[in-house]
Amino acid sequence: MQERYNPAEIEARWQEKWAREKSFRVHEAEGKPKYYLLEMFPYPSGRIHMGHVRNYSIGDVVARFKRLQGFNVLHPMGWDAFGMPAENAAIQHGTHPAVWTTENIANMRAQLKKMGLSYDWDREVATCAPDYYRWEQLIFLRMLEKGLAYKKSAAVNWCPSCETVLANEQVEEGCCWRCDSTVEQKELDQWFFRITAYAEELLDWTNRLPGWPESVLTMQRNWIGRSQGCEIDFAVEGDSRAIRVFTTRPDTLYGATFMSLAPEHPLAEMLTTADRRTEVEAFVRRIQGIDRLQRTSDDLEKEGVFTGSYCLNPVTGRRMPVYLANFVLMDYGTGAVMAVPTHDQRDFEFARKYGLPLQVVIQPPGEVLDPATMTGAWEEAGTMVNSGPFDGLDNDSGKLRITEHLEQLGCGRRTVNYRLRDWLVSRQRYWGTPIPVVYCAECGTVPVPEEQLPVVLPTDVVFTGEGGSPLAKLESFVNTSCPRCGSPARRETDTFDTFVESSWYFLRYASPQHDSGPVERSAVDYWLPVDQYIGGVEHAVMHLLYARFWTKVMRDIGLAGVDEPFTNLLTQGMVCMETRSCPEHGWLYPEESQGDRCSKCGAPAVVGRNEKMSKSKKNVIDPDGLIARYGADTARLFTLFAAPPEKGLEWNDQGVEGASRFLHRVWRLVGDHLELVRGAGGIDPAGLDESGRDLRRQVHRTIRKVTDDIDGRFQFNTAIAAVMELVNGISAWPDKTRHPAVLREALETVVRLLGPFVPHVAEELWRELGHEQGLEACGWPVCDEAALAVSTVLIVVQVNGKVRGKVTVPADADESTVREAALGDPNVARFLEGQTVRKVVVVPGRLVSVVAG
RNA sequence: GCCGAAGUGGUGGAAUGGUAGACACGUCGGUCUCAAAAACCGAUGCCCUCCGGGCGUGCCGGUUCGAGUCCGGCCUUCGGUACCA
Repeated sequence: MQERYNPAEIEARWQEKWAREKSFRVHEAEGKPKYYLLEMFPYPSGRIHMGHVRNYSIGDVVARFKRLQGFNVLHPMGWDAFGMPAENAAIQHGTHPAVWTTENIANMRAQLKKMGLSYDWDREVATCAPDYYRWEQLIFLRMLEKGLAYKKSAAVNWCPSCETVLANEQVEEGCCWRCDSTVEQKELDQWFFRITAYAEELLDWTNRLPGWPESVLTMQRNWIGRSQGCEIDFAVEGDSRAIRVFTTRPDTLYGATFMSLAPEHPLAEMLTTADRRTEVEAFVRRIQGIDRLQRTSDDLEKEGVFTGSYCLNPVTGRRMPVYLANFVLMDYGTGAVMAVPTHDQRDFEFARKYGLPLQVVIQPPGEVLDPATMTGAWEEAGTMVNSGPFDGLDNDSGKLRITEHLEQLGCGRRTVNYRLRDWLVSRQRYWGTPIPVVYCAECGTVPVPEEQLPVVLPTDVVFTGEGGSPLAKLESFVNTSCPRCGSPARRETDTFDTFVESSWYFLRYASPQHDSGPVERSAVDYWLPVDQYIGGVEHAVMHLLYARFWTKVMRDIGLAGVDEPFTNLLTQGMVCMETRSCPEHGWLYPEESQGDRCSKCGAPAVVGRNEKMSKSKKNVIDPDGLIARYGADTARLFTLFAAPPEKGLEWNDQGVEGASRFLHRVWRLVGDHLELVRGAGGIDPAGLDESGRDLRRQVHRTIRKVTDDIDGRFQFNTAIAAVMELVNGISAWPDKTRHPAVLREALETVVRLLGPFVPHVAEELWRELGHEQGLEACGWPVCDEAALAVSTVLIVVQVNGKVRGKVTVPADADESTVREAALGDPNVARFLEGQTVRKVVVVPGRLVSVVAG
């Protein structure tokens, strides 16, 4: 055995062995329970970052642990390979996206292999490969048949920088999720997936995913935004048309005194009278000129314009002036709102501004609202007034009663409204899955027939960076013939949102080479659902909602038998580091600010707060450099030890040193005792003295602790801490030569418990300890309950809630013995002097609490 | 505003309602060395009259023999979301 721990040599050797022997390859196996462990696959940007290191280290611990526990573990890896950066690289550096992506994948695969992750590399998929996306095109055709995919013209989010449209989920605070440009609105003809058809089911299942973090479920529930209410039709005065509104407050109908429409509402123009036209048009133009971010900001003043028309309140007959209002959104509800200024704050402000009438219809308990003196709307519960036959009802029952009344009148009905919009999947980009349809002058929109799939993304395109998809300019791709009538036709040149590929890759992993369909049903039935999914919380709504939807679609077209894709979800925290900047040279990389000074000018570096590692702020650590310097095991150990997985991880160079030091210590501890331990026989528990039993007890306590911490709790930091304690305990144990068998068990346990965390060094030490077969052959260590037995226990004694003494008693001492021992402790007795003992609580094996006074 | 999570030493973080601060980092002291690094040993919440005692888990109350943990009310930070009718 080498005297010094040399990670580079050890790691290369084991990685080579794992690759050569395909150690982590799996098949559907009878007789062994399956476990599907998945980490979110990366975008092949070129290099892995610390977020990947953390994500995949966490996953690998679980994979290796479950394997040791006897599960048949599916642990795959692949590439989310379509996307914009590839296209940008082509524009900027002239490298073709396919070449760029392939090279990046090769680089990153090599990096991941250097981390010693236990993937079944035979299942690797890249979503840009035709034999992946062809099945996506097929599923799209099925969705088209079922009406789950459709094309419509709509106002959509347009990112001017990415030159493509975005789904609602992909707009964050009015900006593009990817590049942060301000998103504009454009009216375009686009493809959508009917995710709203699954809104109710997606929502319903959020209550049946106990293995998901509550925060993620809440975010999804809010995003779906179900709201129960009622649609009401308001007849337009002197017109056959009606304005339909959605409201959750039908109980306030008698108080509706005017109507507000979105400026984009289809009826807006028709309802504008000649004398109002100039003003209305100016208003609409002005509002549409404001970008979405400002328009939906809270402090935008409520503004509107009168159209000149009136509609009629169906229950009061009141003439309600129809306004256009800047705060009414066309894409929620029906784009029209019945305004009840007394019971809705926005309507209140609007009414005050334009001098519109107020009518109180809900009285709060013990108070009388007066429209003349109200300073705000009353939006809470109360008793109905001025509401004809409904007076005196509590407003909650009023909701139902008025809805029923409207249903009888034929001008209203119960409805459920969702905030969730259909998923806009068209992208005006090249590097994505071609949408397999053809436009024919005769036949209209024609799906590409199944047998003609895949529609292969052509490679001979020209990247100018000057707007528009390069695909649309490629005549050889665009010009085709209609599959139905044979006449000349044009291909769809939009490609899919790349979230489509990531919505089903976990299903493809079950049978990645299957070539007669998207998935092999028997393989999906065996492996799915994913038992544990691990990834960043930033995907809480987008990816995780799309993946749930797509899984249900695949179920409904017979490709999968599960309702939900992911049984358990772990969302890991971000990797953070403090930023450093120079007043002169801006953000500094860690190596540019050594000694707390800017390496360029020597000015003191300004230390900023801890933030998510990002290239733009240069607060990044390069995993390659870390691995080259310390080895993969140290990198893994530090990221697992520094914080529990779901919390943010604060980077700390000295912490890395500490992790490395620990591995060196373990190496030495084993190496120093190899001779002693190699000749050791089995343990005879009965023949051990107290010291031997003590170490064995610690060994088996550690087994129990580490097992509990990994299994389900994912408390890797405390699991590692427990092993560190054991290592400290072994180092300090004075009887190594007297009990070599106990020492052997202790050292072997350390190595076995470390296996999932630092697999290379663990396997190496295991071999040094004389084992021909790897760690997996003997499984996960089992806690020997008998070894945990203690003869005496330390009892804490409290007097009036404060610790006043500690006594040691036999483990099997009865309550009165413990009580007497506690009261007999000199220091305890001191505090009881002159006091009456009123109560004594004895917690067996733990403490005695004395109440005196 | 609403929803969610979290506030514990110099730092990262531990604690089924039962000795608060495990483990690690850092710092200080020591051993070894010509010296340094590495390694090892010891100390390390604050305070005092220091075999002992007082105070300490964001703030204020409560439940309990006993609260970092449970309950009520605040404050702060982070994340999500928002004219959603």
